[in-house]
Amino acid sequence: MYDMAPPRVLTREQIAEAALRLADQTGVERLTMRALADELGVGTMTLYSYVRSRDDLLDLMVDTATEPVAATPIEGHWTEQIVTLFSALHEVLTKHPGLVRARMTRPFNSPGVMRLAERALSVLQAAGMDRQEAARAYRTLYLFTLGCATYGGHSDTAQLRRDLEALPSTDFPHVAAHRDKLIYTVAEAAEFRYGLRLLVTAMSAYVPPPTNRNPQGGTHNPVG
Amino acid sequence: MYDMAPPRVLTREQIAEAALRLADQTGVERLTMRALADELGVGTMTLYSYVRSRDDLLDLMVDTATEPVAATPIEGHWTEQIVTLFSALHEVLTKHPGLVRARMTRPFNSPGVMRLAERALSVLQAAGMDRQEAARAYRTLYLFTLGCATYGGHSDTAQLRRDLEALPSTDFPHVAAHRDKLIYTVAEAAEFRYGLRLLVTAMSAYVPPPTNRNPQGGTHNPVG
DNA sequence: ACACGATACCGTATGATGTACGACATGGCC
DNA sequence: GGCCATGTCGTACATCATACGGTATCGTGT
Repeated sequence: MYDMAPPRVLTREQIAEAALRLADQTGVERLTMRALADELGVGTMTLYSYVRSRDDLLDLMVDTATEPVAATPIEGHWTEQIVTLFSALHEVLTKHPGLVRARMTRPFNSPGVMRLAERALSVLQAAGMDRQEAARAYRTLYLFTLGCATYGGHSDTAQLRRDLEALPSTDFPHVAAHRDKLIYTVAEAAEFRYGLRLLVTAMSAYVPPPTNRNPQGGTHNPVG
Repeated sequence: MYDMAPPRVLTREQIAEAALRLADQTGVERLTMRALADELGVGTMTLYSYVRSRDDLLDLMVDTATEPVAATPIEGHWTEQIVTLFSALHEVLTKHPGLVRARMTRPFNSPGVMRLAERALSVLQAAGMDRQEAARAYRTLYLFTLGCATYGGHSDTAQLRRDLEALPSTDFPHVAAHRDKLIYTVAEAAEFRYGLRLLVTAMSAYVPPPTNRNPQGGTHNPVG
């Protein structure tokens, strides 16, 4: 058996980190295989021994970025646990603005997200939901989180403002009156949490004891 | 003044319709300027007398697709009106699967969406919300709708199923148990409505008469 | 009737991209 | 020392959006 060869000069982790850094700095649209290879000091085609394709690279980036979500500690009432979990996902996704957009072509099955699903489903069932309800609730929370992370921030606030100001106030009186509040900026995370709390509040109606309250870690059981 | 010229052989409307048709048939990734021009029987560059760029074409497609939303009739309790409005948006967006994804790079300021914003804000304020609350509620509903439309359906259900089945049941017992329910297929619209109703139900707590109910057109006032 | 010139159409060219192909280098094993 | 699997990467190619400039068309002014 002749199975040894020259040592690998990179790791997938290094590639993922460099790709995330580059994407954050210059935008995902500027993240080309050539640019990334240059950044790493290797030839373009070398990257293809680590990732199958550019899509695979984006997968790897999502995996790396969402990985810390799985480690988020949760405690308190189940509603609080849910808010904490999805806030962690939201935070991680908004930290790399272009990533969600670039990757949205495919469903998100990254390990980090799957771990999140596992924990969220566990919490929801422990809170008293049956399978059908828990799955539906999870998907709703998940889609809301992705929607906020994807569309919540405006890449070009000035452009949005110009667009809104261009609308005739006579035809759009309410939009004109709300203009400033429709431009979502620093309040992004706060507004996300507002919606999240609305959802879990409404979902509380689906669990057996409608006004149940025990103020510390009542219903959580670990995953295993 | 010599300002006449050969008649235009196309209209923006024809281009938008052909582009939507092509995108629906072959996927947005196959919607190239060449392919669209061939479909319309003109040279590639001719398209550039009607649209500034490919991005502009996508804008035009979104505008065309979302235009009918503005005409959706709404009636009944304000919660019903809100559900109807955003369901119309959701329906129109999911009718052209790849479009939302392709266009999500920029914020959605299409006329149809702005008309929707106008009507939704009107309904929310008429229901008793103040400006701050109405704007926040609108944005939440809007982001939820976009999230569902963007990520709700899975382009490749078989692939998702394979991914889910590949997960070790020991590490992901809840995901494994919920597997079928996590694959969102025909129930997409129903699940969206479930989330929408959760949101408006929870929002009801923010309007003055908490259990107000008048069963026909109580609080809606027209836009103008 | 006829020339003018503004405008629409489109053939061609350019530069960027992802990636296939195959040459070359490396280093452990016979 | 020769062998060959493996990792690296220069080059080449197909495909894309789109800039440029030539050509065709037609209402207008004479």
